[in-house]
Amino acid sequence: MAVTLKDVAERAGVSRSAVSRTFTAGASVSDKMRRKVEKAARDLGYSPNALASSLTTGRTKLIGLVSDNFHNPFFLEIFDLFTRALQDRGLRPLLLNLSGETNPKNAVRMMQQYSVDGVVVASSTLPPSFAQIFGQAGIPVVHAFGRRSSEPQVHVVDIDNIECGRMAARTLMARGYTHVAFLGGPESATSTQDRYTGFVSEMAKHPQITTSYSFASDYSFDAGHREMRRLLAAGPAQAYFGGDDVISIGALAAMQEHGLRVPEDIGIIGLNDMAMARWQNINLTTIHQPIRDIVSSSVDLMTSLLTDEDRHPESRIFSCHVVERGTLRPKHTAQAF
Amino acid sequence: MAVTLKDVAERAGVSRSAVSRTFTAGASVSDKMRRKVEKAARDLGYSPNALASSLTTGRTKLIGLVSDNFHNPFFLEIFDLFTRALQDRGLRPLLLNLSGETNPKNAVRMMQQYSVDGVVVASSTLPPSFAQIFGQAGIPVVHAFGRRSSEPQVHVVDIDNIECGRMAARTLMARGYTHVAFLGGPESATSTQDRYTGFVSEMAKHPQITTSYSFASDYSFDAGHREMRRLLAAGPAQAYFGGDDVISIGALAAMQEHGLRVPEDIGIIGLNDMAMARWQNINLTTIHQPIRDIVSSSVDLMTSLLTDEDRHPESRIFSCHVVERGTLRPKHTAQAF
DNA sequence: GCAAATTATGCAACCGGTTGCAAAAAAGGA
DNA sequence: TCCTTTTTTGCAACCGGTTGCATAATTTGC
Repeated sequence: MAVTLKDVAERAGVSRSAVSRTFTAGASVSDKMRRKVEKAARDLGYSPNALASSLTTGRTKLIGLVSDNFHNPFFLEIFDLFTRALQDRGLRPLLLNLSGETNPKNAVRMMQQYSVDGVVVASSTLPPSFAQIFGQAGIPVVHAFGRRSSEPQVHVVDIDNIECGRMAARTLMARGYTHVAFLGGPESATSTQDRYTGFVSEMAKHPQITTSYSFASDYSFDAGHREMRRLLAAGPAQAYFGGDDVISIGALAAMQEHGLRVPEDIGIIGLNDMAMARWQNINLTTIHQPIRDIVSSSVDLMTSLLTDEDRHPESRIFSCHVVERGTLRPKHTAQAF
Repeated sequence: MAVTLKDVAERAGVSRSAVSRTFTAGASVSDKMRRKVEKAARDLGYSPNALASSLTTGRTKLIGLVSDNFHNPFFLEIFDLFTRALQDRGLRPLLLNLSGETNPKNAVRMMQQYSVDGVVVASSTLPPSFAQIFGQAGIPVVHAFGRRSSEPQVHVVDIDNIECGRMAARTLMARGYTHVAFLGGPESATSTQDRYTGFVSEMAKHPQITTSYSFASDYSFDAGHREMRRLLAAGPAQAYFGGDDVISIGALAAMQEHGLRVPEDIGIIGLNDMAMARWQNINLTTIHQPIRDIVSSSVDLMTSLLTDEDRHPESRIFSCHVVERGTLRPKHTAQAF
């Protein structure tokens, strides 16, 4: 069925090594030889078996793409970018969906069995320890949307979540709100924790402003909706910092159902700036994450790791900015309250 | 670095074949031997190299998952289901994102280089010829969300798009609308064509009802929004059958911006029943696609193909049903018009 | 208890490539 | 032109497994 190197060698009347060499960049082959081999290969429709070659070269060009965020539309954008970035560099993404089980040992074994060259963990909810396990198993790993650390065990590419928390706090205050609140994602996620820390630290400077805190059970519409309903029943704040866009959209829906006008009666700012935030019927004011940069930087980092085995763990942190849309009242009306 | 079969063999003091055998199901090994080998393997942390074994067995357990729908949130649900279904059966999804280029030859070569056992094309927009090319290259292929054919070249799992078109038409008529319209997806997609065919065929039975047709440029919010704005300016119908949910949501946004109340002033029915259709601020009446069944059936079919090489091409068609939500006026108010 | 039948094990070849090494061919120098 | 240097080429071993076959060890039957 499949045509092999041997077939090409026979047809071209040369040795197998000669064929192998014409297909490996930088090998020593004369032009005459190369032409002969290429013709034979073309005639037979040969293309080298990447897996067989990996056996000797030790490189499969397979990259594990592992995530557990398969319910947040934001991550479709991320998967799109990752798969394309990897493909553009001649790497192939081997997808690992961790939604069901979360036994890291298992995940590592799967990746080992397929001798992936590296793993990119794309998740804001998997714990840092998860990425580390790959590293301990000797697999190069970069954790995109992971938490940076002063003692990094693993390469991390992320936004500055603490600064985002502060930025959200400052933004709400600049709008003149006097009772604001943090409506975070799951408390177990480092992204939630850091955004919380930043938000708290900024609000601490302004004791005259009432602040409250709560958390949605996960990064999803339903969790945001549910939590906001609870808050509305209990007596809501004037404006919220939502855990992420999808939580914020859930919260927004709850506000509207409750008969509140946004941004007149109540406001919210999200985080991510996913495509959907721009949709005219959502029009969410939010903090933009530069995912193109995060992804391309992650993949660049990964390619460096492939050549430069034990590089010192590095954190690449990108900054974010507020995107003004329609869910927070404008600055100049601040005095109206 | 990596511990190999040879290492285990040496530590256990047995031959390499013995080790190989204890790790291949159904091979002949005594209990004593198995225990000895398993201990050694455990001590060393050995796990067999799937790629090396594929060289002799001819099976990689790698399945190419190819799609070009990386901008429609509906497909995140599909990728989630596919990756899990494959994983559950011991298969690994090798993702191929065709959003950029669409050269089938290239796609085939990529899959061949990694000797995937099969390919599942998960796309409602790639042409049938695309899936066929894999088949011609000798790779088992199932096209999920592809078009069924009376002369199938390739295994297909899908819904009955023609019947869905009819169902939408019947649903709109049952609501008493007298001017209805089809707001399809991209005309080049077979899914659009079939839904159109069904819609037309049903409406043809009711010449007294005014019917019009148009198409969005792709399955996206923006395309739906843009097309609906155009229609609103030109004078809209009373109710629409949207190309899919995301197009419908775009159209819905345009309607609301135009100051129309849904479903009082204008109605729309989508297709897919993606998670978002249930969101309270969207609440889209739509036709439900049984994606869990489609996916698990696709994967089942694929696993059969792996053992039973040249099976006759088969089409598995699932039926859909209408999910009543808030974007179509209820049946009993039909007389009000 | 012994021969025959059955099951376990190891040897060696193979899967589809790559690569160090030595021999052959081509190029360069005088 | 002949010798030295450089480039090409093929041989053979190897990557990490699997598997047919022959032999060794067990089990079974009587």
